[in-house]
Amino acid sequence: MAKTMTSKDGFGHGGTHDIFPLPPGKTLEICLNLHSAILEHRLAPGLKLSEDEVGEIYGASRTVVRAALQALAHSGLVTIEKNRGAFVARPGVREAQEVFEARALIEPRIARLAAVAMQKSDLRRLEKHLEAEHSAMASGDKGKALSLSGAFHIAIADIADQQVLSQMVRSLISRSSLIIALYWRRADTTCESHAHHALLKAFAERDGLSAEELQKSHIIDLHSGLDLSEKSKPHDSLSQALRKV
Amino acid sequence: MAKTMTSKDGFGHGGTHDIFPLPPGKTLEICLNLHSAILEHRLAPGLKLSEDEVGEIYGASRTVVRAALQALAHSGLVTIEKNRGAFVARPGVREAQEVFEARALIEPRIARLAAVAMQKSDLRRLEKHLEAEHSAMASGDKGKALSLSGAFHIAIADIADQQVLSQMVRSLISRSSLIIALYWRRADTTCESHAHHALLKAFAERDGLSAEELQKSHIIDLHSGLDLSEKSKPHDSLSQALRKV
DNA sequence: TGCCTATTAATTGTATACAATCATATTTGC
DNA sequence: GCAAATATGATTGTATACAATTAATAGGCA
Repeated sequence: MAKTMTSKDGFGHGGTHDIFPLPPGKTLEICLNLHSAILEHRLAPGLKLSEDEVGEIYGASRTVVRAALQALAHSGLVTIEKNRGAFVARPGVREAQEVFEARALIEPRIARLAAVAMQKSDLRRLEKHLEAEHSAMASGDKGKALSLSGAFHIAIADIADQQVLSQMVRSLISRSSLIIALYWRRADTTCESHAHHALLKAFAERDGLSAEELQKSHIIDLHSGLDLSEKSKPHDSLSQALRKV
Repeated sequence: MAKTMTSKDGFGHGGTHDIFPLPPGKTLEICLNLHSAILEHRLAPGLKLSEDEVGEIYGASRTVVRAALQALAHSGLVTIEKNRGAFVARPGVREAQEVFEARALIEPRIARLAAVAMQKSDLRRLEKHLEAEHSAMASGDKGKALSLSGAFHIAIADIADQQVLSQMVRSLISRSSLIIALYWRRADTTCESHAHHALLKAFAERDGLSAEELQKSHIIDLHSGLDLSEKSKPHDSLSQALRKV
């Protein structure tokens, strides 16, 4: 995987899975690993990410860890405070609202474009995504299910073949995964699957307008599923949560 | 300036001028300097940014230069190729179109929000921006004028007080400044001023819908002012263009 | 002469070492 | 006994040194 195509037309980010403007190999590995860990809620918001500690866990030097943390900071998943270090981002209620408003603005458009560009192989991929989502939820792994739910939205953005917007959506999804992990109040996450299924149907019929509308409703629904009043959340250990794969 | 408020609600980027999730002081300086240099077209797209060279110019170590270049890479202004180094980004025609489509999607919304949140002091600031634009164009400094024109759009985003969207707009403006510098075909840049003046009037009247519509037209107009067929552009020297202040 | 190969130079990737800053704990004065 | 000031420890910021990869040059062979 990870075909490091050097972008046929000047883009810095072309592939399917490179969330970051890829720094070299080992840095990217740490980035992706921390990325997953944060999105799957194995790393609690506000947790300190010591350079030495992370470096020791991955067997890497502080240099590369620093690069990874800075990249994550750019994606909004990590906050770096001068002379104090890096922490898992702890989005406030304001940021939460803004993120979902941005999603409500951007993603419907992307859904429409995706419906137009949709190929059979793309539909297959989306179906597989949904399956994975289901099985994750069936096995009770809520963090994984959440992460996969985000991956569904990202897959749509990739199909739309709009790399600039896609990049933005990626960042928004990452942040909103964190937000959902923090502020989600509903017990059922089944609505997700329903919405995604409806979306898939619209895609199969190449119905761009329906897809756009469905996506908008879906995101508004997600937004309304948040409880934006409290803030603090418990901490967690580090090396325990980061256990490789 | 540069009030390093540590974000009252978990944001990583709060202030008016911090384009980057600010790495420490000296890195930021290099970032901003290179940023300006690229936007004002003093550094040609495709130009190699050697770590040693840049470091020597700014009297900094490769470590901090690397951080700066990676930050710029994340903003889309610099491309980093593994084991080959960093180059000034050279956006292709495809990216150019996508960037302006994204702007046409996001900025009108922001204009509307800005119109609602607009204060007298904000209007003042926008007027000052316009003045600066005019004087720059009068003195024939096209690069500076272009940069200031972008700053106008960013100022609007700041007034709208939507930090997430604002961040996106910042990135888009940066990239589109680069794009305009590459693909602009019209001789006159006066239409910019006209559009900005009209926008200002709508803001003064708190007319959100007009502002939204004007902004949309403005961006579409800018897009139509691009010539998207050729690609290559001349190179430039380095230390000559980077001369501090 | 033209093309392929091997050596060399330069630049980036990575690790380590030192300096500066911040947090904590201890001590001293009231 | 409590508060303020100081000293100590840990962690980040920065610079430098070494290893690895790439690009270029020179040489040899058909």
